[in-house]
Amino acid sequence: MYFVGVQEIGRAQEEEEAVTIEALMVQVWEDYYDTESLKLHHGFNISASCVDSFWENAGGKVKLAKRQVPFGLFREREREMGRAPCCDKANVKKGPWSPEEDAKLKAYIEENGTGGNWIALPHKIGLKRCGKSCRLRWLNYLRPDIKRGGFTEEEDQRICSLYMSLGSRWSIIAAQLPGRTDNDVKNYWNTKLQKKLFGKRREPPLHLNHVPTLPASALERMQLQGLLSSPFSFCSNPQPWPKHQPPGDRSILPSISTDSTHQAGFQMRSGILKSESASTRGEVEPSALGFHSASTGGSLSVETSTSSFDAVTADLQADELDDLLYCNHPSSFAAHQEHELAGVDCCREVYGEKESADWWIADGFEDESPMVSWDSASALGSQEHDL
DNA sequence: AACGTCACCAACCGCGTATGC
DNA sequence: CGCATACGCGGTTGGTGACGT
Repeated sequence: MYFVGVQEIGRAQEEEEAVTIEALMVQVWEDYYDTESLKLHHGFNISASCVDSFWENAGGKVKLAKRQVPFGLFREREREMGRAPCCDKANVKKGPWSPEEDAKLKAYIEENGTGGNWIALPHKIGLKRCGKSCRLRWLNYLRPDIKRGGFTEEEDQRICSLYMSLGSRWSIIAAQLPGRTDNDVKNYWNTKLQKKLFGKRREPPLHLNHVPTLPASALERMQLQGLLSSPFSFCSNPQPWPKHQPPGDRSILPSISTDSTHQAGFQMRSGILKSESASTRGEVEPSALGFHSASTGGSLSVETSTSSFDAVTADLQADELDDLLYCNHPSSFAAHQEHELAGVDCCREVYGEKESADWWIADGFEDESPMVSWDSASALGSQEHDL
C-alpha cells in the first residue's frame, strides 16, 4: 500500500504524483468520501493532512475544491491518532443526575452564570461531571424557562412544518417553540410524531426502495411532502422539499439514477448554518436560512431570506397537517401512499415507464434549486478541471 | 408472578465549526 | 496562519416503567 502521509507531502506535490492524487481526490469527491473504498480501490492510505495540504498546494488548479471535499475526510488522521477526549473520562461521573448535582449546578449558574466556560464549570463547583454534560443538563432540564408537559396540537403542526422545510435541524425547530429544547423536540418527533404521521411503517415508498443511500430523514420529508400534496398537482408541478432545503444540509441527496457512474451524488456542504445559540435566543437568524455557496462558484448560490422562510412555513397547509396529525380524514400513511402511488401511475403514463424515480425527485432540483444534485456537482467537478 | 416487548426520554458520543492563542 | 481547545448540534444508546402474554 502506498502511503501518502504528512511527511510525504513534498513528494506528493511532485507533478506526476500530484496528478495521480488530484485524480484520486476528484474520485474521492465523486465517491462521496468513501475513504474505505478509496483505499480498497486505489490502494492509497490518505491522511487528512495530506488531503488538506494537497488542495492548498496543488497550484490553484483545484483551489475551489477544498471546502467541497467532505470534512469527514479531513478527520481521517484525527481518527487514526485518536480524538482527544473533552475531559478526563476516568474521573467523570456518568449517568443520571442526582438532585444534589442538579441543585449545585442550578444554584451556581443562577448566581454566576456559566462564565462562558463549561469545561471549567464542574471543577469550580466540585461536580465530577464533564462540562458537556453540565451544559446539556442545564439546557435541557434545569433552565428556568423549560416548558414541561405534552406538546400541543399547534406545536405538532409547527414541528411538522419546520421539519419539512428544514429537516432534522432540531435546534432551529426548537427555537421556534418557546420553552422546548432540541432534545425534547427530537425525542418527540422520533417517538410520537413520526408514528402519528407515517404509522408504524418505516419503509420508503415502493418506488424508492432501490435507493438505499437516501437518508431516512430525506425519505420522511418526501413522504410528508407527498402526504400534503395531491398527486396530480405534484405531477404537474413537481416541487418537493429540496427548494426549501436549508443551508449546509449534510444530508446526502442522490439524484436517483440507475446510471451506475452517478449513483452516489451528494449534496455538498456549501454553507455554514449559523444557528449557534439560536435556541437560547428563541429566534432563527436570517443567515441561518440563507444559502451561501460562495466557495462553490457562484452559480449555485441561492439566497433565501427570512421572509421566504416564513413563506415556506406559511404555504404549508395547516389544515392538511391537522388532518394528518389528528385524523380529520382518512389520511394514514398507507392510505396516502396508495394515493401517492396512484399519482405515480398517473405520471408514469405521462413520463413513460421509467423505472427509476428520476422524475419523481430530480425534477425538483432545477437550476434555481439550492440543492446541489449529483449532476451539478459533476458539472462543478469538470469546471474545476477547466480552471 | 415472571418474562418479554415497547415507549419514552435523559444522557452520551462523535463530528463540524468557532474561537483564542 | 496553524494549532489546540471549546462549543453546539444531531444521532444514538441505555435505563426505566408500562403494558402484554
